[in-house]
Amino acid sequence: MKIKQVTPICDECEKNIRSIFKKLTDEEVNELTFEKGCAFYKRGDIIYHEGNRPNGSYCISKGIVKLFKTGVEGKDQIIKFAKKGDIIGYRSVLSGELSCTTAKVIEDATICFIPSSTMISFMKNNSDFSLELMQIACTELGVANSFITGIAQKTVRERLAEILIYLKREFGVDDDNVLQISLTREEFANIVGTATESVIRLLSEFKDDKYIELNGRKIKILEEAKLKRLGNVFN
Amino acid sequence: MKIKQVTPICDECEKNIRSIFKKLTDEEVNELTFEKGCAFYKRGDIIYHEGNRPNGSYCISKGIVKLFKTGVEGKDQIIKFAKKGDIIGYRSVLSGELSCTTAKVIEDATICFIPSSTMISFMKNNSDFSLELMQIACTELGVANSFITGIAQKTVRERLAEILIYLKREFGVDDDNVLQISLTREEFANIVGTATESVIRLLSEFKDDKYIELNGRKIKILEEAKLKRLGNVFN
DNA sequence: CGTGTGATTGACGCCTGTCAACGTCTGTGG
DNA sequence: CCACAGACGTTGACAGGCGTCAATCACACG
Repeated sequence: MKIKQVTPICDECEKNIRSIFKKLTDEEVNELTFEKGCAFYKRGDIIYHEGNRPNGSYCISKGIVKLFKTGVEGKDQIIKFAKKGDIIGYRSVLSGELSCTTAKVIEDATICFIPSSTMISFMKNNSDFSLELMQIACTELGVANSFITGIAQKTVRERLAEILIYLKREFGVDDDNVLQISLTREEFANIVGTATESVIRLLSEFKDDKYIELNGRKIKILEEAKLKRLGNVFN
Repeated sequence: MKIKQVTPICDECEKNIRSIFKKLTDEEVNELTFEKGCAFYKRGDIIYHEGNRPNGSYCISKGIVKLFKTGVEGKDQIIKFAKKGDIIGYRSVLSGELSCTTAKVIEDATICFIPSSTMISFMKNNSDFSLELMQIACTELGVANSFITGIAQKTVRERLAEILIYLKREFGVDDDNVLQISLTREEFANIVGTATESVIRLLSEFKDDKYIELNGRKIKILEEAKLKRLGNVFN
């Protein structure tokens, strides 16, 4: 599963504006470089599994990962996507609980592993880092709250439109306005919380309405403004 | 709205096992006592409002508060309840964002106000406090993730059963097995994400099935085990 | 006693989940 | 090179859960 390739240097990651490690001292970065592990994952690989006790967090250097919970009927609910610069798995490390989600690669990834002890040591000794991580957690909490409200109040159609906008914003589009991220219909269903068939039908409707163009998993955004209105997205 | 009564002493609050301030030094507790404000609120009072910039957090000494977001149609979605020992409003203070929820009193409350600067100062200077708050945020994040999954996958009936179990666990029942917390039908609807009428009908069904007894807002739990099974609650 | 808020009930219909059948594509093994 | 399995996508039929609208009742409060 894991393939050996070039290990990224924390120093370089540090330059990445989105990385949380920008608050570490040089000495701490060295410590991190020494302590961390690094691995290469392919689509479908699992980084950690819901219900297991974590022994560290992961920092994504490249690729895309989905975090999901498995419900009672075995149906997955995607909670969030993580990409370059994001850190995942810190929640259970810091709350002292079991992992509440499974992390699965959906686009080949390079991911560094940071042991819990290192993470906690940084938090204890570097208040800037601590505040930074706190900010990340709190922002994530705000996103989760919006997610709850949306899923509770909007129709499936509205949520699907919203997700298309979200994916464009988060992962971008190519020259031809096609979403960069490629998801199966089932994955779409697992984000908006509906059945695969409903996603297929609604995407078809969006296509008929000329909001999007479909070509397999490639989705081209034609009418972003109309999708925003439909999904009640205001910015 | 705010009524003067006896101001609680932080020293005493500190003894409360659930308070996050247990990690503060004596000196810091004194500082907190000096810096904090305290006020008494009645049912319906608003502590802070969604979309405003917060200038501090609140620690609940007594009473119950609901945190909710207002959706596009003006429909509220209750995100969580806070009670004695809980701290609210820290999210936006630490993420540097606007408040993402409104906090409204549903049971007369005594609440202390902690300025942002005090909060952040504690976080910078006391890593135990910092870790403690981090843990709270991370636990809350886990709860939010479960909430998302439940609301996305379970039926309204299942969610309503689940909420009854949750309310019993969180706020307890009196000698007669009646839920201590008293909510309107609309508030129930705003938790499970449905229409008020649906809540009324389903509660009636639960009553017909002898799972509960209804007497206005008093809800008596008769068959906790069956409600758990119905709501897919496993512990 | 009028007013307002909350609770209840009924009618109605659409959105959406489920089931089933079928098409498409890819990779694998013979 | 072909057959086959398996994953994914698509479409149709169908029912029922649940939202919406409207009317009525119960109760508290000024």
